[in-house]
Amino acid sequence: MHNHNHHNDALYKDIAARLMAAGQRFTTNRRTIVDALCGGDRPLSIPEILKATSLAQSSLYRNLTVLEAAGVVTRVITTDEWGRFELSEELTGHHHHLVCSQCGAVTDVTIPDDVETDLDVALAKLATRAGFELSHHRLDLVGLCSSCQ
Amino acid sequence: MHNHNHHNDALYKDIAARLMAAGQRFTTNRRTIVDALCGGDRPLSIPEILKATSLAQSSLYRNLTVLEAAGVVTRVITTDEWGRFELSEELTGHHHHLVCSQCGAVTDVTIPDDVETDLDVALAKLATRAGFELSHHRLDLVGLCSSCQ
DNA sequence: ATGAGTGCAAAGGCTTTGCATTAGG
DNA sequence: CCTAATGCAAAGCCTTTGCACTCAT
Repeated sequence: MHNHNHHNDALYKDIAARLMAAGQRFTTNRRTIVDALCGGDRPLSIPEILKATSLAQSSLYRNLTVLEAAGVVTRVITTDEWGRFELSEELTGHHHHLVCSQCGAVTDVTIPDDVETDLDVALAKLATRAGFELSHHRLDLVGLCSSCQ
Repeated sequence: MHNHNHHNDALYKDIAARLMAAGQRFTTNRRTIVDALCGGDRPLSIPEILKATSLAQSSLYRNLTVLEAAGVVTRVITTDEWGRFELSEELTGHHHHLVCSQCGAVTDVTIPDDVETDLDVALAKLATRAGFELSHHRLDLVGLCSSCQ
């Protein structure tokens, strides 16, 4: 899904632009976080990012807040109590998650375009009827991952 | 969605059965929590439940854990940091949520049966292909509620 | 009587904040 | 130079736990 190599200039430019638009710099630490999130095909928890990067806790928290506000990073919901983070869908493309209800592991997946389209149409109608200004949807598959079955 | 009156015997019986199956009693406090969650058509946060019930914090937390384990209550994820709780879908029926990305408010909605069915079929295929044992799905509409637009 | 449930207060753990220092423009 | 960013440590806040008491069986 978002398996870029570590010198993806297009991605970096996009991120830098988003940060600048938010009045923020693309600092070394922020680049480090982005690289860590690019590394796998799944969202990472804060302990995982800390282990992978050796950033100061406070810097990680502060930068995740900035990156989230700038639309670079998204917080992912699981079944356990751990917040997990991934690059925003605007950078990596729309996708969904397989969430293991036992171990909390999360994996990225995409669903067929036609289903996605039908869903979008239905949700748009629904939102309009409810007086809700729809921005996007979240669709997660909850169950047991192969290791937990 | 789950706007039962406060003496819905069928619901109480169902809940009592689920609790008994989990080796738990249907105590006064648990009934109080269930009543609070029945009250509205939206999930409630812990502060909201506390305000509505005047339970001891520790009792609320402990009982929510029990009720969740017994399949009576479900934890709902929003965009803000607040955990919210509602009666389980097995009691109230399958539904989805309108989540306001600004104020965090959550409202229940249902989508048309045919869309839901198509979605189920697609997700089942997807899960199988990924070696994932699908239990259920979560679909949330994220955007701005009428008050925040 | 006996184990579950309750409430208060203390402990725990993740997250945020204060402040002095460092780095980037 | 000057402001944003960083790192360490302290403070905060939600959640969990310990313990004695109460309730229901």
